Amino acid sequence: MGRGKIEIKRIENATNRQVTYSKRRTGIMKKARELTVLCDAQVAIIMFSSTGKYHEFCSPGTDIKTIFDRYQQAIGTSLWNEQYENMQRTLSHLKDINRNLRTEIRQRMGEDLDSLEFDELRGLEQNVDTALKEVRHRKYHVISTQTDTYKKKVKHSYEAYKNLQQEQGMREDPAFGFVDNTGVAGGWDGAVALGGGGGGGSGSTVTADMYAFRVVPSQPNLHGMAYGSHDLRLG
Amino acid sequence: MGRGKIEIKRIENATNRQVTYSKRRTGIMKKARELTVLCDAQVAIIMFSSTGKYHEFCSPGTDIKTIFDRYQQAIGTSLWNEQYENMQRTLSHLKDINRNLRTEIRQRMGEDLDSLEFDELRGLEQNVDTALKEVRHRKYHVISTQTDTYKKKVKHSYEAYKNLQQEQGMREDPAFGFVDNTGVAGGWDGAVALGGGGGGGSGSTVTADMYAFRVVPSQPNLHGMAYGSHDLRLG
DNA sequence: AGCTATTCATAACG
DNA sequence: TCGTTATGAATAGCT
Repeated sequence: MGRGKIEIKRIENATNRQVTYSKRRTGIMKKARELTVLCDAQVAIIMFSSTGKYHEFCSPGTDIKTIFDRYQQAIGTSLWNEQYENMQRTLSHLKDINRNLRTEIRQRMGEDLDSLEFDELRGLEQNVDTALKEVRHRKYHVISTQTDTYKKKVKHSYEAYKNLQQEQGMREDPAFGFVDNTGVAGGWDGAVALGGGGGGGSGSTVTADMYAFRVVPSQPNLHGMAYGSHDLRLG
Repeated sequence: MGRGKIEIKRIENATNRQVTYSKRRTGIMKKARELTVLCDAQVAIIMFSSTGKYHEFCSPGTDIKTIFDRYQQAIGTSLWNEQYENMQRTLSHLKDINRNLRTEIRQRMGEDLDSLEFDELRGLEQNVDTALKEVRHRKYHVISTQTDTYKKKVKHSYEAYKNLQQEQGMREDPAFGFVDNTGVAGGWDGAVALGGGGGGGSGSTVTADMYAFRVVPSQPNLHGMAYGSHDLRLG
C-alpha cells in the first residue's frame, strides 16, 4: 500500500526507518483503538523504536497494570514470580517462626501447657527453674553493685561532712542536713547489707524496695517488652 | 476498507463482533510483526476479547517480561511497586518482631540480662517465678491424672486376677505373673501416691521417673521446640 | 471459512 | 516534520 510494494525486511536507511516507524506506529495505535471500540476488547501495546523511544497504547477504561495482571492470571503464572515467590516464602516462613516463638513464650509463661508431652513439660520446668536462678543471680549482682556504689557515695559524703565539721572548729550546724546518728560511726556496711538470700517470688523484694529504682528507659521501648504485661499480637 | 464504510462504534451483533475481532486482531498482529522487522523495533501486545479470550504478540528475540521491565524503567516507576514495598515493609517488620521475641525468650532463659533495667529485671524475676509455679502445677496435674489411670488399671487387673483365682478353687499359679504382695491388699493408694510436693529443680524428678514417659509426639515437631536445646536461628 | 468490492494505510516524493 | 497521491493491503458484507 504505497507507491510500490516493499519487502518486509529491515530498512537500512535510518531516517527512512524512523519515518516508517512513526507512520506505522500511528497506524497500529489507530487499529488498536478501533478494535477496542468496535469489538469491546481490551488492548495494551508497548513499543520501543530502534532509537529507544517508547510509546504505549491502552484501551480507555483500563490501564496497563490491570491488563497485565489479568494477563498473568490468564497464563496462570506471574512473570515476576521468581522475585515475588521468594519473598512470599520468606514471609510465611517468618510468620511460622513468629507463631512458634510466641507459643514458646506463652509456655514459658505457664500458659498453653496442655499441648506438651510429659517429658517436654518436665524439660520446660527444669529450664524455667534454671532461668529463674540465673535471673535472681543477675538481680543480686545488680543489687550488690548498686549497693557498693551507694555505700561509697554515702561514705564519701559523710567523710566530706566530717572534714568540713572539723574545719569549722567542731561547730555543729543542724541545717546542713546530716544528723549524726551513732550507728553510722560504727561503719555503713551493716546498714546497706544485702537483703536475705531467699527467693524473690512473693515477699522478699525488701532489698530492691530499699532502692526503689524507677529508671526511665534511655531508649523508647522499641521491642515492646514490658514483663508482666505482654501484648505480643501482630498488627 | 470493505464493502462499505463503517462507523467506529461497538458492534452490537455478537457474532459479527467476534468475527471482526478475529480479522482485525490478525491484522494488528501482522502490522506489529512488520513494524518489528522493518524498523528494528520491539513490540509487545496483549489483547482480551469481549468474551475473555486473550492473545499476545511479542517481537521475536525478546519477551513480554523484558519489554515490561524496560517499560517500567522508562516511565521510572514500577507498576507493582506498591505491593512490593508493602511486602518489604511487612518483611522487615516481621524480622523486627522476630528479633524481639528471640530476645525475650533468651531473657526468659536467663541470658542477655545486662541490657535490662533493674525494675525490668525484677519484673522478669517475678514473671518467671509465677511461670515456674504454673508449669509445676500443670506437671503435678498430669502426674496425678496418669497416676489415677494406672491405679485403676492395676486395681482392675488385680481384681480380675483375684476372681480367676477364686474360680480356680483357691489354686495358686505362680506362672500367672502376679505375686501376691501383702501391701497390695491394703490398698494401692499408698504405693502410687504423689511424690513430695517439693521443687522439681535439680533433684526432685523422682515422681516423674517412676513413670518415665517417653512418648513419641503424635505430630512431627513442626515448631522445633525442644526445651533445653534451643536452636532458633533463622535460615 | 472464502470472496471481492471497497475503503484504508502508506511508500515515495515534494 | 508535514502534505499529497498512487498503489498495495485490509477488511465489511455476503455466501
